[in-house]
Amino acid sequence: MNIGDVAALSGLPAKTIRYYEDIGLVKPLRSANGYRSFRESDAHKLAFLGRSRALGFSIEDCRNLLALYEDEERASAEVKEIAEQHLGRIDEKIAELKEMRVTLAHLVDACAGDHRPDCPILADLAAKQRDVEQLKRTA
Amino acid sequence: MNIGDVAALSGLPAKTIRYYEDIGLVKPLRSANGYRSFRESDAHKLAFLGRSRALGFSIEDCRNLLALYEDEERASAEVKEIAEQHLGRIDEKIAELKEMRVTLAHLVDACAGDHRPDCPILADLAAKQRDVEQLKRTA
DNA sequence: CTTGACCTTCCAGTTAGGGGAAGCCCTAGA
DNA sequence: TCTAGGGCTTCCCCTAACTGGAAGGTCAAG
Repeated sequence: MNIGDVAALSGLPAKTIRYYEDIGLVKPLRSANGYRSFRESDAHKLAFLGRSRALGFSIEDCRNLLALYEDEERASAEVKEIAEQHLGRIDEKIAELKEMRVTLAHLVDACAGDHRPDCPILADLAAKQRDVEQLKRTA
Repeated sequence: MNIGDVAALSGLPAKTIRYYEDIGLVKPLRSANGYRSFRESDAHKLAFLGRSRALGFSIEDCRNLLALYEDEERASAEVKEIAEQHLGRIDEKIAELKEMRVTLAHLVDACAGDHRPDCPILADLAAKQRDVEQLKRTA
C-alpha cells in the first residue's frame, strides 16, 4: 500500500503518517521507486494510533500503548495505569475549564454589550490593579 | 521598576514579561544601564494580561482586550463579543474532553488491571482493525 | 576586590503536526 | 510519443506561548 491508501484507511493525513515514521512510530518498507510501502500491520498500527490520539493520549502515551499492544506478555495493569493517568489529566483539564467558564459566564452576563464604554469584564480584568496598589501600599 | 519588581507584582515570570515586550504587548522604557524600566501603567497592563491569560484568553484576544481597555470610547459590545466567543470555545473544549472522559472511563472500568495480558482498553484501541478489514473486504 | 543577585541578548526546544516548494514517478489520453 | 495530472519524495519554515540555558554586563554588600 502507498501512503495515500493507508491515509484513506486510517483517516490520518499523509503528512501525519510521515511524521509518525519520522518519530519512529511506524516503519514502512520502501518500494524500488522510493515510495513508502505499508504492510497490513502498518495500517493496523496507524489505525491504533489514530484512535489513541482521538482519545487524547499524547504521542508518548501512544508509543507506550503501542508497545504494550504488541507485547503478548504485557500485564493489563500497565495499560490501565497509562489510561488512568490520562483520565486524571482530562479531569484536571475539565475542572480548570469549568472554573474559567463560571467566571467568564458571570462577567458576560453582567456586561450590557451595548455602545457604552462601561464594562464589567474589563473592570474585572483590571481588578488586579487594585491589588497592585494595595501591595505597593502595604509594601 | 526593574523586571523583577513587576514580575513579583504581576505574578508573571520575567521571561514571560520579556516575551510580552517582544510581541509588543508592553513597551517599558530603558534605564541608562540597559535595564528595562517599567512604569506603573506597565505594571497595570501586565496584571491585566496575567488575569486575561488566567481566564484562558489567547494572546491575540488579550491584545484586543487591552486595546479596548485603553480606549475610553470603546463599546462594551466589542468586549462582550470577544468574551462570548471565548466562552463558546471553552464550552466546545469541555464537551470534547467530556466525551473522551466517558469512553476512557468505560474502558478503564472494564480493565482488570492485573498481571494478565487481556485488556479491553487495547482491544478497543485496536477495534479499528476490524473496520480496516471490513473496508478492505467491501472495497 | 570579590561575591552573588540581578539584568541583558540570543539560541534552542517544547506539541503535534501543517503549508508549501522543488522535483521524481506513473499512467492515461491525444 | 509527448504531455498533463495526480501521487509521491525530501526539505525547510511556521504555529502558541512560552521555558531553559549560555555567555556576559551591572550593581550593592561585605
